[in-house]
Amino acid sequence: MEVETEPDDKVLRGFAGYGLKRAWLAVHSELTSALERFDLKLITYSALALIVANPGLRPSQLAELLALERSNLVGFLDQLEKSGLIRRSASRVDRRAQVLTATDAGREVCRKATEAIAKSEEAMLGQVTQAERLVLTSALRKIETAAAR
Amino acid sequence: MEVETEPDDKVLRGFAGYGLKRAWLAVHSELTSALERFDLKLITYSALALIVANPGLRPSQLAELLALERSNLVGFLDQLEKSGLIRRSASRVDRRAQVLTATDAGREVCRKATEAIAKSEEAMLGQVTQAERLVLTSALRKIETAAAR
DNA sequence: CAAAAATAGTTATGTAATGTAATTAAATGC
DNA sequence: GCATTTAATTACATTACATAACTATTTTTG
Repeated sequence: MEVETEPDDKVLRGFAGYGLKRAWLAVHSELTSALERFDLKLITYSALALIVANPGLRPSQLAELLALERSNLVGFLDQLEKSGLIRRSASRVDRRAQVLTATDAGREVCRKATEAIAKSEEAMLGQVTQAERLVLTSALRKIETAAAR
Repeated sequence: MEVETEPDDKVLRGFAGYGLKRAWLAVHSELTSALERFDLKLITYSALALIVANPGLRPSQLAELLALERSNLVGFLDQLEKSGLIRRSASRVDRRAQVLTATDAGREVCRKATEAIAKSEEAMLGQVTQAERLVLTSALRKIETAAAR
């Protein structure tokens, strides 16, 4: 028993999870490259974008939005703060809490990085029609909801 | 400046990559649970399924199919072999190469695990119509191809 | 055909994302 | 007031994944 015909992964292609993983892996790698020149990772970009869009956000809210543990967020906020893109200040209504705001530099970097991401996405979605994109987005959302049950 | 209205991730939802990551994370967690009772991880299940479907596969071919480095495959094959689900034998046409085959137990576990996965997938895709699933699959494929360029 | 290059499997090592548990300080709920 | 909860943090473990290097072969090529 040796190599027969060309081996293939047809058996797995029937599963949405398999296609999902492979697509995500490729997209992750592509977007990571796109963000390299801004010294951002996908996760730090996401955090920055949410802080820019929601000024005054608290770390726990951000963790909730990004579906990650608060403890994992700490390091990423450290990076963004060290880079001068965001500020952590003390909340005046809850002395346990912090308040996150983007700096001018942060907003500027966010704008440019968003542009770069949009460009990359356009390249990756080039063969996907507008109608298909809508189906894709809504299907992903449904799957996320159902899987998280 | 404090918490205004409800914070949201609308700015990121516009990106396919964001939805992709969130869906994949949720699906990964769900499928991992589904495979727990078989003592399989997603990656070892995938490898097993491909070996069952392609008897005589070589590790390098498997790595190629699964889009992972050969070096990373070694440990996973160790696990499958130690569990008695696959066998590594010497190739008779290339003394550097190995030949992978599933054992009877391996095929049986694969069958049951595939059933479990299919059930989980059905639950996660419940709200997604058949037509939408086709669009989803083909869109993911296109994205994967374009992103990997 | 002999030397050089490529390939198969492996080992070692590093990085990054993610999860869990425990800590400290402050707020909230009987 | 005291027990519980919450916010941010630290420390630690796990896992996926990449890279480089090594040994044994096979293939190429000059």
